[in-house]
Amino acid sequence: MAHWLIKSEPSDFSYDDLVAATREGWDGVRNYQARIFLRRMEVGDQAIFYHSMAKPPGAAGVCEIVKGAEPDPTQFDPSAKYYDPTSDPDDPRWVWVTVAPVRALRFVPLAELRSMPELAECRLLAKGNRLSVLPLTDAEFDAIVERGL
DNA sequence: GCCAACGTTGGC
DNA sequence: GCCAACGTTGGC
Repeated sequence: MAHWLIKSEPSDFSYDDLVAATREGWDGVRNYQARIFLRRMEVGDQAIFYHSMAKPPGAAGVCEIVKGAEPDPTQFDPSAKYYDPTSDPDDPRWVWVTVAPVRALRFVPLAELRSMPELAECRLLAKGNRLSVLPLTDAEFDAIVERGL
């Protein structure tokens, strides 16, 4: 089972919103590197739900992939924020996965994540990192979850 | 609001 | 294919 970290702006969609929704399509990813990771996700994989652009940013919960990659319908919706008129319906460019909540964490702020030696190599903390979907090693994932118990 | 870093676009 | 310009991300 692989592990991941996915970012969301809580003002747009928070971990609590996911709990309320029960499950949700992870829409709006419009980055080729992130797309690679979405396609690799398998049912049963777990991910840290990270709040970006928040005060403070940090890890909010654990979620699980309950459905693998399939075309993200919002790319074809002109009223959607992430509408992509250049995506061909016969060959959709962007995918989403469906996630469900597993458990909330005691919120682990970014400053605390930075202090954890287990995360020294984590891409999340690399300078200039902007990826909204990224893989975690099992050790990195476990360390974040333990921090938030 | 600012700025650094990165990705994308488009002229050549 | 190069690279400058521009847009976006995301922390502070």
